[in-house]
Amino acid sequence: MKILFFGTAFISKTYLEELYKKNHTILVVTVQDKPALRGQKLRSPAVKIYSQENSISFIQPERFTYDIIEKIKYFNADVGIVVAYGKLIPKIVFNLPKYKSFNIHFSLLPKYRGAAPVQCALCNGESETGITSFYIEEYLDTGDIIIQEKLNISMNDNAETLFNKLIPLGIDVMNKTLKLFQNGKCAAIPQVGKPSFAPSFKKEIGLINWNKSAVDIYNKFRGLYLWPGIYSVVSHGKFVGKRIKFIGIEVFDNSSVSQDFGVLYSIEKNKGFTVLCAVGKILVTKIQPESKPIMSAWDFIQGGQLSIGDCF
RNA sequence: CGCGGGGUGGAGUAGUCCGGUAGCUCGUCAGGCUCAUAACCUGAAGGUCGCAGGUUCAAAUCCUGCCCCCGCAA
Repeated sequence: MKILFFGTAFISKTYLEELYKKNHTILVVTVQDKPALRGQKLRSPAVKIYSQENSISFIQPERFTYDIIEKIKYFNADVGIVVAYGKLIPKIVFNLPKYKSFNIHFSLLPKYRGAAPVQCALCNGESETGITSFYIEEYLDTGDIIIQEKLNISMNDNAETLFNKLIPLGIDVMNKTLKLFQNGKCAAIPQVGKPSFAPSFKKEIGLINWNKSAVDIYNKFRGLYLWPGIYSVVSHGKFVGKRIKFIGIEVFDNSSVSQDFGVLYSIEKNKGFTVLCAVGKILVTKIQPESKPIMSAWDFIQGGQLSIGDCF
């Protein structure tokens, strides 16, 4: 088939790879290079890099101008596929392909519409999520559902492991959806139920609120595992004013209630340290102090920068 | 040339301002104690203080250049 592929993020690359290997004819649409990292160097979307490496034609429109639309028309696609494109696509564009366009979304729509469905599902402690393929509509993630498949979330899943489970499921759903189009019978049903939203977030979302339960904090940790991670700032103690990222944490106790949340409660030999939450305690096993590389919490404790009674 | 922090035995840190024996908490190894131990006691090994110059009687420390790591901001 001739496929118009919209994608940007690292995840999109896997999907593009799948389509490329299945010998579809592809025109990739991705976003422009952005300045990033220290030194303001331009960074290309992963999808663009893959396209270049495999000589797949691609365009990086800033906006869908007349010229761009003509170019897409000329490609004469059968269907459009959107995976983590990162921008809303104008109606005139997503309706260009013969069979219109569909999106692979990483949640059980209408739950978690938006940019960060996997992260939000984890942060909220959901026990299941899934993949939905649906027709692109004018508004964000509102279109009629083509295929929806469920997946259980385990307490040990974090954003990374859950993505690793969802990505292949999503590829499966994409292939099934394509097959429906190829067979010419693609029924879709409207979304039912109360929608919820998963907006993209800023780095500050990672600031830990200790006035929560250990389980809530652990869920946040799981959800923000890949980006931006969770952190806290030392408010009392030798390391005062410095930021610490928490790279590895566990629920240490989920029942005790405390008013002194945020206080470093105990040091667990060879493991790390525990911090009081409003309900329960978390065990911190791996951290990254400001200006320092990632290290085990126990190693850092040896340096004497943190001790019992310090608070965040 | 966006702002800032940092490189000290295997790990984490102190010391740097104000040059003068490289300290601390662990780990490792040996011995001891113990029914036993990741606990405790005793002892030991292990460092070109990121690299290269410079100043000095003397540099981890002061000056110059370079390499590498990281946080923030985008």
